[in-house]
Amino acid sequence: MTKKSPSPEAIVAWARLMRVSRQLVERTEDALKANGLPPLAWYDVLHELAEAGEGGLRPFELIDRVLLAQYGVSRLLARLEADGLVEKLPVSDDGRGQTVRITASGREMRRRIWAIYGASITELMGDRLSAKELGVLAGLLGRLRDPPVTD
Amino acid sequence: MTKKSPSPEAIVAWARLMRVSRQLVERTEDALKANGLPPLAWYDVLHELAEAGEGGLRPFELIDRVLLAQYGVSRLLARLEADGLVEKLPVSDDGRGQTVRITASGREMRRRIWAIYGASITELMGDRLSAKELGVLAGLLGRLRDPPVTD
DNA sequence: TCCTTATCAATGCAATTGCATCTATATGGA
DNA sequence: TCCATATAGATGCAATTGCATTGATAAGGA
Repeated sequence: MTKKSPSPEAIVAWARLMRVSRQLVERTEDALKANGLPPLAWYDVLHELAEAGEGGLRPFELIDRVLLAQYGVSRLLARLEADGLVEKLPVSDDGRGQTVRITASGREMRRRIWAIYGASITELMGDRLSAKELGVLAGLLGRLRDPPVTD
Repeated sequence: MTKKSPSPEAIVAWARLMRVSRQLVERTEDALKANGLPPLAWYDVLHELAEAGEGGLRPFELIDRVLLAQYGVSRLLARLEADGLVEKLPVSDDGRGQTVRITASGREMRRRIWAIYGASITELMGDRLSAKELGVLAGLLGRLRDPPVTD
């Protein structure tokens, strides 16, 4: 039960991770705003729905994919629908649910966001580390993924 | 002006960074909440003020250190003050500003948060990577810091 | 000195988020 | 079939955040 206090190396790595990730997000969000585009979360959802294809996705399937709370997904989808970027279809075998599908304008919006988002990734990551370094970074980050639930 | 689209390696590293950092923050915030403690941002400010010592800090000095907007700092300090964790002192040579200093309860709160926060860092980072790997990670992340302003 | 501009910090208002709860349908057992 | 429980999704309300602006003092030049 008693947790060891973190090593200096862990603290430094943690601090860098917190700071850098926030800076990168902020920079990217600023770039999107500057181009009159919606936040990154919109891209995440549109991306998942585009990948999912014509079958679409159920809202609950988006929760883990975009790391949003249930009500967050519910309201984000409402905004996307209001903007005509997605459409909700009743699903035959479950009267509680619906299927969400990306529309043509949704795909178009996704492309427009990617033009800026992709450029941001290039500028902030791709141009700063070599392919090999990016691989090492991704590998190390992968080891931190999906922390198992501690009960 | 035309930005190259990102390499697959950059995209993977970016995606991992975005996802992992959010998961780690979420996990840590959850642990704090579960222990009836305030959010990480409170710790950040209390930590900076503790480091600053008796002289305290001006609010504008906190802006870059904790990566918060000016109004974010203003309101967070108001909450901290309301909880008696910091105190605001007029500053003699600048009638516009104030100096913010951590109080005894502020230091105590910082300790209580660290007990949980530190344990979280150990569990989520320290226990998952070796000291050498943590060093490599910190080094790579350091290369992504403080992206120069593109004008 | 006077005036213009810059800086520090706070705040009104709208949008978003978090929390708890609610409605509706589904599922599984008695 | 009926009921208790579980799951899908939405929403009321409070707290927080973002944006734009304001009030107040400072700084610097004419």
